[in-house]
Amino acid sequence: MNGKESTEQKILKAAMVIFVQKGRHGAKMQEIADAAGINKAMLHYYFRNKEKLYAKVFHNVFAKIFGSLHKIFETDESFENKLTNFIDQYTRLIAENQQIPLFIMREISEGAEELKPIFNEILEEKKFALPITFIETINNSIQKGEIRKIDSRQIFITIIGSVVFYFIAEPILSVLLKVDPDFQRENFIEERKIIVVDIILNGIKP
Amino acid sequence: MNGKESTEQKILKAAMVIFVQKGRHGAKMQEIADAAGINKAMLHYYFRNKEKLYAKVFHNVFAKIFGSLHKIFETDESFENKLTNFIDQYTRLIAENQQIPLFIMREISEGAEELKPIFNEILEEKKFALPITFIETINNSIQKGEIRKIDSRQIFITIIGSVVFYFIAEPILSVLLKVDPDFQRENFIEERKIIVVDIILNGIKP
DNA sequence: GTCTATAATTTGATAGAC
DNA sequence: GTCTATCAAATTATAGAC
Repeated sequence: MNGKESTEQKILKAAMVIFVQKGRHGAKMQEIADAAGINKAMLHYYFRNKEKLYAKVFHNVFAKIFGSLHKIFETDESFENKLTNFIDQYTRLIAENQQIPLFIMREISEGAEELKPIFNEILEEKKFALPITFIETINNSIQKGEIRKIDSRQIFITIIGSVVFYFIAEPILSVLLKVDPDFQRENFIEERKIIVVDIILNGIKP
Repeated sequence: MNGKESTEQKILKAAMVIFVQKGRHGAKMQEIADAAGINKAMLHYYFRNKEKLYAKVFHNVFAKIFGSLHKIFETDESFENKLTNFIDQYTRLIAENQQIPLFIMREISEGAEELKPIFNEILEEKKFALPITFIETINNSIQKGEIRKIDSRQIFITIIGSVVFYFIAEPILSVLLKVDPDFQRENFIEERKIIVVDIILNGIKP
């Protein structure tokens, strides 16, 4: 966290912002260079071409959102506490990186063939402690009788969806539901955490 | 549904497929022309330029996914029946147009300035019977004591998210959760309908 | 209305001086 | 390592014949 940032770092940082916002094709090299405060030729000097820069960014973004949080499920807490902690922290993580989920889904569904190698490579790197430990936790709780016998994958999707969907759809939802982005947003999100835990726990308890 | 389709219709149909799949920038005019089985010059003849064609497509797509289904909430059924019907039919609608939710969210969040006029114009057209009637229904049920007193907007988001999220995230989820796209997918979605109704109803009942 | 050929523009990539 | 100037390729848009 030194005052001077290497050029490579500046590029990666700027590229992440632009790519996440505009997508692979919407992002322009010139715009990234401007955002990084350097010259367009530097992008090629450090990353050879747009594709390679994009791949690097995608990798970083992916790791950022999947590489953490599984530790919550590796404690001895009750399921209720684990879930409460997870939703609290995951909501925070997503709120701080609001555009990332949409970016990842968009790029994967759009990228089709060309992106699959990158995607699979990342999958190999065991970044996926999160879904695995989460689902194991659910299964354990089912066996202990803390949760009704429901397909744990479906519970997992419902929980993640309940947290993530709001942030993906916020541009529409805020208009539809008349949530003032500047004033009420933070309260709405805090309220949301509590309600999601509440609905899910009541929804799956025996 | 005549055998011969007007050229304009052929273009719009093809453009929708390509734009929804590849996004505004990923889609190329040549590709759209090929898909429509006509010449590239025709696109300009009918729609002047790419932006206007895109705007038309966006409008159509938006209407397709928001213009229906509110009638479910205008019946005298119990809340439980309404919700069951809604989730069943909305799941079907999304499954048949799987790429549309992601497309809409991506384009709105990406389009920023240029897209807002289109978006607002569509909003004016009262296509939004769905969220309004849905939320009113929830509020009524709360007053009747069929549902606990929870912010109806939060319930709305949770329900829509539970239905839509799976389809948005399917490319990732199917890998993570090892759902075979060809073999198990349909069963998984049918199972999902039942479980979502189950979790939500138990989650919000008094 | 529809096509082919071509212009105009955008944008990724490189050469070469410093 | 960094920059300016320039090239090459891709892509949108138009002209003009039929």
